[in-house]
Amino acid sequence: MTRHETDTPLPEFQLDDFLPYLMAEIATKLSDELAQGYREAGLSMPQWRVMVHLSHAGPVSVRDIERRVSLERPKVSRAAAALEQAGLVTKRPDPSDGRLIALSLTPVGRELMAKLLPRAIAYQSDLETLLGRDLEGLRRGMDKLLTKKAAQ
Amino acid sequence: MTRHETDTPLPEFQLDDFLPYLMAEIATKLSDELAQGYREAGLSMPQWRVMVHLSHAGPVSVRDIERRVSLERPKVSRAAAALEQAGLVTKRPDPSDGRLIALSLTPVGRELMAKLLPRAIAYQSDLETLLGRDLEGLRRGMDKLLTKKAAQ
DNA sequence: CAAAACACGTTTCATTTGCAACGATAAAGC
DNA sequence: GCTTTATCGTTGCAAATGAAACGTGTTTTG
Repeated sequence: MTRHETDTPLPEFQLDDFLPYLMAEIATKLSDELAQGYREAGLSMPQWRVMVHLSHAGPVSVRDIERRVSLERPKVSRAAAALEQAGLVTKRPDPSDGRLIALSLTPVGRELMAKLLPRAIAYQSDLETLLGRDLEGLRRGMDKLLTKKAAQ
Repeated sequence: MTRHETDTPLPEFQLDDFLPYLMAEIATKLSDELAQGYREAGLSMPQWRVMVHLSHAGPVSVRDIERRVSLERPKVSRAAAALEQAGLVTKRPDPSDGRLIALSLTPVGRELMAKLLPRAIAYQSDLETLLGRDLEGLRRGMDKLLTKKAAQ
């Protein structure tokens, strides 16, 4: 097979060494594995995150959750609606600001999270054990990537 | 505020220390930054990955791409159709196996990748510079996470 | 105090997704 | 050799996603 003049030379590039790609792969894998824990409780990932945030915070607004668990407002809103429907969360208007809605776990919701959170914690432990002494470097690297300001 | 008997105690759990969550955050961030490079060329992420794979491989089938860049078959199929439409890729039936389709870059496609790939490589370099001596640990950790067999 | 600007949560709508069929070809089993 | 089974690529369809618009309430400004 001869080389035509129109064949533009391309630089070497291995996708499986490429950090954005690898990160996406790992994120998907870990997320899927973790989801085994809460999926059987009927929770979607956005719903799971909302529940997690409500687990260690008092009554919170949709906007709060949006900021702290990085879900877009519509996702939080829909997740909250579904969770209320399922009896896991209550939505009340905030007395001091009519625009805000105060989300809280119901007792049933708390019970569910009391079951699910330990699994998540155990999963994290397993990961940390696996990582061993590389955990520290991984965390430092992840920190740098997370906090760096956007490229160019 | 008094504690009711129905208040189930919940374990401490910080989402922003949680590896699956952090990984998802970083993956999204890096992916978005990278996408600035190819988005303006009209490529979606699946299309970008298909183009990358075609850049350093000969004529390849959809199934091949599916396996090597971890995109589900329908995504590859649709991406390939759009890329053919855009004149960046050609689709021919494989002569030796009638089920397979051979995808290749057109000269225009090669030219485009000759422009885009260096940007991606530069982006990777920037990341590695930022990571400094943590790069090694990060890569080792990522390797472990990627290759570990699924949990329980 | 009225009017403009802003913030919150929801909803709408077009697009993207993921799963499951489907038609077509090839390989395996009998 | 013929039927069954498996593989490939595409397509349909229901659900999820993301951006913008909307209604409501609050703050700011003049």
